Amino acid sequence: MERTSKHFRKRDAILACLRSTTCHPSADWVYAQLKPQIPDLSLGTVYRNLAYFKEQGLIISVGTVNGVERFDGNPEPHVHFVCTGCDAVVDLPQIAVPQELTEEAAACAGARITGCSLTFTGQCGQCNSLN
Amino acid sequence: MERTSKHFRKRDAILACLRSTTCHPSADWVYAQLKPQIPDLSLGTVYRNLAYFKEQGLIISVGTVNGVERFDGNPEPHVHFVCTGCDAVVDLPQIAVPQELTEEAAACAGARITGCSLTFTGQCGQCNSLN
DNA sequence: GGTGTAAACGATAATCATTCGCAACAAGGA
DNA sequence: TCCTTGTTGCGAATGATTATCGTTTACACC
Repeated sequence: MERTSKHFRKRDAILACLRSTTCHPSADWVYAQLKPQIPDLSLGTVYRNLAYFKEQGLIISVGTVNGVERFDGNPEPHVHFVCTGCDAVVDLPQIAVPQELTEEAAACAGARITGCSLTFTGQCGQCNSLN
Repeated sequence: MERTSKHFRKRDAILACLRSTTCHPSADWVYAQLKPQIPDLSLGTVYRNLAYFKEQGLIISVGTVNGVERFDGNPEPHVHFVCTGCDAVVDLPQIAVPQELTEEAAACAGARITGCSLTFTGQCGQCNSLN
């Protein structure tokens, strides 16, 4: 089946939405974002497709912030900062987990390591100046 | 007030339970663990006290694994490994996040960084040999 | 001892993110 | 046309977590 067919429009829109933002959205955010353009979109479809994409390795989960799961359209492992004030999640592309740390971890845990997530938490500049 | 009083026995038991295990338990696990010794313990009390300890900085959250939050009685930031097969969470005390990475992150994010969590995921030795 | 206050608790109801069940529908092939 | 397969909307169900409320406890003061 062709990917541009009407049949896949919603699935494609959800992935495109994730890829076109840097805000590491929740399912609800994606739904709210797309609903105006796709009025008959259902929240269940968003959840369904996010789970599908995650399983396919097309997106990753950044973990849950305040009880809601946040996603990232960039499946490459990279470093995040989470603000405890405004729940913003931002990439820190300049920083990487050293390869030797991962190898050391695999050795210590006696495990096959397939993923790694480094997340810093704190107050972003804006929240920090508000308090 | 004395900490050994009957009034605080449950709160103390919950903290002691967290500190005496290396399994990074969920609220439910703590409840199931203590219930036989403290038959009139309520799950709400476990949740309440875990939130209280977290707020006090006595424990930390390791994040949610399969939809349930996992806790760690050791509040010092350290590295974890999470098995995607059996949901086990183990410490990797031999590994640490380099201090300069944290400083770099603070500079990149323009934020005040108060916490940091490095988590490796994969298959533990046991799950790996089973598949 | 009696009393007031504040904190902790048990039980249960409520909340809320997420998942499930099912019928409807589109697309492609026989 | 009929059949199969995959996607979807809707709404109900699930399950972890939180809030509520009445009760109990400890402690301080009288």
